[in-house]
Amino acid sequence: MSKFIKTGNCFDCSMKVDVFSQLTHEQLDTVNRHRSQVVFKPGETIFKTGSPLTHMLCMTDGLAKVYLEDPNSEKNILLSILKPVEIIGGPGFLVDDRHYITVVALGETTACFVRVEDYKEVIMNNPKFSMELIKYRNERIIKYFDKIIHLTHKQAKEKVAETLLYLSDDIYNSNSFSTALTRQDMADMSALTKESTIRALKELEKEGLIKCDLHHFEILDKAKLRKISR
Amino acid sequence: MSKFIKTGNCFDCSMKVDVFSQLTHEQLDTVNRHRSQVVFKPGETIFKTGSPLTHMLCMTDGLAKVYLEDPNSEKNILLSILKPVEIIGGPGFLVDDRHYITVVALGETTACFVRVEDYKEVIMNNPKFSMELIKYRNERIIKYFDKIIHLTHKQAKEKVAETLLYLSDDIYNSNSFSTALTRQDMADMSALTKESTIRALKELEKEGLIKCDLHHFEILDKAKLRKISR
DNA sequence: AAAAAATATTGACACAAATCAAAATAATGT
DNA sequence: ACATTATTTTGATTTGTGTCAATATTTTTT
Repeated sequence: MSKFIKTGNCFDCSMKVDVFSQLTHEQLDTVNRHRSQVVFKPGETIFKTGSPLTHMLCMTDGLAKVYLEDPNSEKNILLSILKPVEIIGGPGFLVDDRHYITVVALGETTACFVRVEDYKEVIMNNPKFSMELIKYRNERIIKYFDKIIHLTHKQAKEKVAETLLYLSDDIYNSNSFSTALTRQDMADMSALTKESTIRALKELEKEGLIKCDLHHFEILDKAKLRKISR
Repeated sequence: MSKFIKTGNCFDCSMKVDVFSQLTHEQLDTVNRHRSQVVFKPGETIFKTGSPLTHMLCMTDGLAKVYLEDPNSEKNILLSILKPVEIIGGPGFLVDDRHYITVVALGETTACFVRVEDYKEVIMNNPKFSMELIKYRNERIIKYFDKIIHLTHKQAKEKVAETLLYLSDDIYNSNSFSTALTRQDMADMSALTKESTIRALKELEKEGLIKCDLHHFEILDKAKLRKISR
């Protein structure tokens, strides 16, 4: 019987990620063959930009921050938050087998590592899986396009509004959420300084669109917030 | 015998794009089955954001501009220049079959359209092709990452330097090149206004790193230019 | 519980780039 | 060749955001 059934929480057929629904039991076995599960503490680095990409990762619990590192400055961009169940490999896969993102655990985070070779083997043997992977990749690209537009042509308040909507809609799925993200993290998500981020938050609060303290956020008028972020 | 051999310039095995080197003659026939070749005049729109994605495109001659359109403002981003031989589908493929980019011919541009269904058929039947596609997609993502970093955290002169290097290294393959791109185009590539772009160009010229008139550019000190763009 | 370190907040200021407006130049059409 | 239109360039001004510095608050450590 498949290992995945025993553990139940890694690369099994119930994953929300459509990608894996295409796999046969044998193929799941392949993927799970050299699998290792690791628990990361908050703040620990899971992947580091530049390091060799030997494994794909499948997050099963917790949250993780995905950073884009600028090698020539300290200004990083927080590209996205990963939540279970999500696979991360990064674009270095099949290119030069290096990481182009830095992934850091936000809370306590559990993840499984799958060998790149095993991953490749499945791609070679399952065209539907490849198809899903291409789809998955394309969905990401669409989000990056969105990100490029927002980060370049919007101003502070709009960018912070966008960040709040992302957290509310995509990550915490609630208009009221607590987060371990710092102000600096939120600044890195909006490509702003922490000072500008704080000022934008205050403005939004003054206008009655949100309510927030250090780690708790509440979106009071999502329609207006959406209009601002556009 | 394969149609592609007769025409010789579309989806044949000699394409620089590694992707197609994986195809058998039969598969090339599949791709070429309903192929149509079109010549676009300068300024004509090849793909428009939002329109249905029914065909993949393979550029065989000319140059084309790829825009990211912001639906809520007139500020577009010129994401990249396409040159032969390059396939474009866009990230809507396998997602919602809509275009997420607008492609406009820069000079007279020749391109072949291939039906999405035929493209899919080949993916399903040729895992090596899928693999190359994923690789190709990942290479793009890496470039987008680079773009995000540059457009968000660099200042005008650095961004314009980056744009010049892109044109010199990736598009015209020469330190001295003529281009049909306008100042507004170059501004859209750097996420700046045309005025700021012009001022940055003047600065670079005054510093002796480049020489330029309306449509001709000459890079005099590429090392320094690279240092500025970082 | 107190001390130390990290993070958040506020204010004053500087500066890069956008905006606006006007003039110069180039491209296009008749 | 001329008129018209579009594009480029320059200058003056405004504005948003970064920077810097000081203070307040929270979190961590001992």
